[in-house]
Amino acid sequence: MPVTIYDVAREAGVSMATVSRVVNGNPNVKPSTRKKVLGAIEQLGYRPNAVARGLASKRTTTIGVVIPDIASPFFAELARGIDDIASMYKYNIILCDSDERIERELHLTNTLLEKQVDGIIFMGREITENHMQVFTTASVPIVLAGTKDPTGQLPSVDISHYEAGYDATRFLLERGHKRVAMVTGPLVDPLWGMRRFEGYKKALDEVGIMLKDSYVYNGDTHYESGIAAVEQFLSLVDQPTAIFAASDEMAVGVIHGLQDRGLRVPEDMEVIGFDNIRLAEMVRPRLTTVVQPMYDIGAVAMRLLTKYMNNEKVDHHIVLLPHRIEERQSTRAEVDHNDDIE
Amino acid sequence: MPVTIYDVAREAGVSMATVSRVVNGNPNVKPSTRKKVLGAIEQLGYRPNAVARGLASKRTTTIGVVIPDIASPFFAELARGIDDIASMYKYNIILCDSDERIERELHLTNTLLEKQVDGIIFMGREITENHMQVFTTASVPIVLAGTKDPTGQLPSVDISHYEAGYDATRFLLERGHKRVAMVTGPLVDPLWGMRRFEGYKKALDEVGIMLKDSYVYNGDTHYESGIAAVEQFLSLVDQPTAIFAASDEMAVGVIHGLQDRGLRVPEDMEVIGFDNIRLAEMVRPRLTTVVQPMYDIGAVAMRLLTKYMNNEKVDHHIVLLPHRIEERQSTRAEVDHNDDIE
DNA sequence: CTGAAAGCGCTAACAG
DNA sequence: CTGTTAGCGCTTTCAG
Repeated sequence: MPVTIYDVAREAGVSMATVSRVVNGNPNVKPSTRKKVLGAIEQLGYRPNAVARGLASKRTTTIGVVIPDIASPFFAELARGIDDIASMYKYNIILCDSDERIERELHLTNTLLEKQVDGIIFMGREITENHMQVFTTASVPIVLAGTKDPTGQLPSVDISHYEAGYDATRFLLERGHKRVAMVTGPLVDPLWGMRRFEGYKKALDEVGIMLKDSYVYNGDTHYESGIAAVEQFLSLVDQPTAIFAASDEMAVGVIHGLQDRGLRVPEDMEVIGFDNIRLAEMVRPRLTTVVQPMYDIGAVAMRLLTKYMNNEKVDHHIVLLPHRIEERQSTRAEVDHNDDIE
Repeated sequence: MPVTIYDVAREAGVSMATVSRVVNGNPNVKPSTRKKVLGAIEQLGYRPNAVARGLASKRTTTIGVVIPDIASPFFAELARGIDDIASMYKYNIILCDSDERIERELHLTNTLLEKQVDGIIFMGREITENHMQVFTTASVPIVLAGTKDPTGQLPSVDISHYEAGYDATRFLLERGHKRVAMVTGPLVDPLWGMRRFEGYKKALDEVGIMLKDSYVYNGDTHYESGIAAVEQFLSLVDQPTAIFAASDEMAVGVIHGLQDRGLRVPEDMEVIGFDNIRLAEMVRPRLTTVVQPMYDIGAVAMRLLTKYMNNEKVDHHIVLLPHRIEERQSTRAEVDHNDDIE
């Protein structure tokens, strides 16, 4: 039989209310009795029951996290950001893999709510009406991380996929390329797929280049897609001279696909990726890529959640973190056109 | 105010006990009243409070997982195995990053115990006396995954690091190499570091090759270590002709370090890694490596934990999963010496 | 500064 | 098949 607060009270010769006070660091306890209680706790090996506390206080100091796949480097890094900030604020995390299946996402969210989590961080590709419906029945705050809801009602932390897609394409265009191909993510995915692709189109459009369907390969974000994309691009008469892949894994697949066919990167083909997972530095040539602050997205989302949980005022419920391009060796060093003469 | 079981009871015109029964799928309820209750639940939008249930039933259907770093591909894969089996058995997971800091590991374990988890899966590099002490105060089962305690008392699921280290070295030796170097993990780590290294020594010893200190580089499991190791090995007069790295990341670092110096793999140097994380296939040449069944270690550990939680009989509390070598292109295809003539 | 007492929402005997 | 009745272990007024 585990020792309870009542046992400690008896041992220390005080009431359970007093024990509760010292356990919770309430200052209204005379030092001498505090010491007595602490002694009893130590002696009995008392360990507070957080479930009972949760029931009585209606706070569990636990938050729920719904994640597509913890084995994905991208999401794992996000999760790390969440966990670090959570532990800083003394929260624990219930982690649930959704496999990106909507009905599972909804089910998990409900389970989390049943477990009385104090808040939820939700990661997923797409936010549907069904999601909104479940989310609104929640009595605790929910923030989206690495995604955003179409209606803009929910708090969220993400980057601008559109801008990022635009910038990556623009980066290639500014190097003089006229034939820029793209390996997209699944287009059913509104942000990672569609928005990045729209950014690509915008950039092309802006310089008056017509979108060519054969320059677009619809990938699934994984390595093999990159290799497959190369197959398609190299079969064309007017092969592209630069490729923008919507994920680093695909970009590395592209590089290897190219190298397997005897082409050199960046000499024969320039390649830019997206995300900046660690893999980007573990390939030759090292990958130039759009840096997404994955860890920060998680960390900021968690921080935002704490604000909601503490009823603090928040200025912007939708936060877009900055992205940038990290130039490495899969693209050529740009010639500096603006040498000032000294 | 959230709706409680009591509200449902009133709405349905039954007692809360009956509501509890239908919620918990107890068969002893007349279909007609079950329907009534279900209707009330639906109408009121009732959502059972798992915390209250946990307090009353002394089971939380939640388990705790202590992990060194969820952003590590190796542990993330393990975590995935755990989560999949856990969700199959209707358990949720409280995930805690320990950063491999012992005092944090102990603290987290205690927190998990306070939260009344039904069991714990512990991942870490080393199990000390302090660990054992905390573990024994737990009234719920604890199983180790990807590690093993020195005394062999705790249930655990892992591979034989010694055998694996031996096999990898032997693999190289059998290809005729006399100068085989090793990039180890931290030797303070008894399993990943020391045991694999001991396997290496054993294999050398067996064929009468003297261990050379300069052929051993003490890495930290990460990519950069591999590159640094190459520096050391290539500075020697009698350079090694094959390298065994105790992690895939280091092995890929080795490959790139070699390539950066103009050497070819496997022509000039053969390389074998350890783990078989996805990266092993995303490098050129693809990495030959010791396959560790990461997902399975997690899955089996979780399965084992369910047995303990249900008081089922378990035959072996220490399970060693098989490892094997996956030959890819970082080692030469072996000549077949045993061609039978037909 | 400390104690008494009333729940938190649910499960689990125990009756009936 | 269904209702009654105790708690589960702790927090939280409210008195004193």
